Amino acid sequence: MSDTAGAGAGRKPDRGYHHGDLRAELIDEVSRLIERDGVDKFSIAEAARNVGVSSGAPYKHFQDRTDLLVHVVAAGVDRMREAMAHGRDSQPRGSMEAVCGVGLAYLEFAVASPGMFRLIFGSNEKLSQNALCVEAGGRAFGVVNDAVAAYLGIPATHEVAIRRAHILWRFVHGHSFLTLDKRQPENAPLPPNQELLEEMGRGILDAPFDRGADKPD
Amino acid sequence: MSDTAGAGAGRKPDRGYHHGDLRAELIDEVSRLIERDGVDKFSIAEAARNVGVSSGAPYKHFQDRTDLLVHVVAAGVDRMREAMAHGRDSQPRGSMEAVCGVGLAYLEFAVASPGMFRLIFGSNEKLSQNALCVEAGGRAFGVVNDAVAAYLGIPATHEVAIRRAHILWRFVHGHSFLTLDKRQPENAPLPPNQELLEEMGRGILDAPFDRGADKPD
DNA sequence: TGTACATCAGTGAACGCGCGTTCACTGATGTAC
DNA sequence: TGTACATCAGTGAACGCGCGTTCACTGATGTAC
Repeated sequence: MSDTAGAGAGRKPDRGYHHGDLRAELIDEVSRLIERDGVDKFSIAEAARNVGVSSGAPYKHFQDRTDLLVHVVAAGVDRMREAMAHGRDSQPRGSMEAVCGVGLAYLEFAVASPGMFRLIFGSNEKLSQNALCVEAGGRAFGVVNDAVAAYLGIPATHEVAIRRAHILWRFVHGHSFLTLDKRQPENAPLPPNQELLEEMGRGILDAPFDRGADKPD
Repeated sequence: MSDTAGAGAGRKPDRGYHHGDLRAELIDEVSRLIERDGVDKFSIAEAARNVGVSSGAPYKHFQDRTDLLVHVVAAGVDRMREAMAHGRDSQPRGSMEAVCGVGLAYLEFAVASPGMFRLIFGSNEKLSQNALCVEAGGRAFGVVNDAVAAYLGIPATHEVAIRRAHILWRFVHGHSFLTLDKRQPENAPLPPNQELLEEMGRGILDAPFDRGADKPD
């Protein structure tokens, strides 16, 4: 949670009439409430209250509830992308470790911020079709795509890189979802995440393909 | 939607004072509304209205909203399990086709009933921890577990069968979710589902393991 | 340095809304005799 | 075959609730002169 509020020590007490950066603080606070209550339970009214502002104030910064949510989602996806990029960049470029680093960061984000994760992949079409959110999502996928392409030693635009990145994503996505739903096998624990990801990574990425043409897989 | 209403031709008009099977019809109607509106938007009041009954009537059959949802989810998971079992049983027992049949049925269920799918794997802990729902979920996983064990030629209780079934599930789950979110690679289409599932199925299930002991993977 | 003014972020009261749930009631049904 | 009665599914009016959103307003701030 970035603290963009003014110079004062506390939060509520001294603040004066103007807020400092109400817009950013609302986005942070709503993100927090979504973790606590879920997307469909949090209320703008409470977010405003918690930030020390009247219930009408948010409408000076956001058109309506959906508009607020759009910016919350975009910010969330951006945080996720940063985490993924960090997971990739803390390992040697082009290595399987870098690929797994992205996956692990994805999983960790889901587990640490299940409310946001569910919001991002939720059913609200007003959000998922919004240009801001679509672009943020594209940038996040770009990180997977890049790590996979580097591992395969081909350009990120190569069909095979895109396709295999998507397939890997599908596994990590399902694994993340079921992990945060606490659906684990009874009496037959899965291997540690690092190991599981690496195994699947090799399974999916190490198949031979035609490096020349942009065609087959 | 099962039609358990009485003998009459129409629905609303002739019905008299008693309903026939309000309980079952409410579960059906709520399932429908969840597809239309999502879990957090549908209202009991509207379900009652649509079924031609007063807003208080549902409380003669369900303690409260959560209790109603529990039964809706359990019914949904059971439908899903039936579809999966059908996908398995329409192929030779022990074949890879049978394993894929389960996965395809899972995917098709998700795409055909996204509202229910999201509800089942949603964040409501009152539901996901409810005994009725947990049991229904266990039975559904049993179908995957069984198909995998049959393919591997080992008992369903074998650690390896359980573990690999879970891993396969994770992929299919992620694939289902991203498919219904319409997240498909641009300009690099994935192979058809049947093919994709089979490829992943072989990748995950064909690795050698010690058939004797109940230990390694 | 001082003043007039435009700008606009935040106020706080008000609105209409539909919901979940309750409750005393009524009408239909089955059964015991 | 008829009657008395228990049961309980469904009624419909009412409740309190908190929400999203609007609106005329007020106070703080920056700037032009």
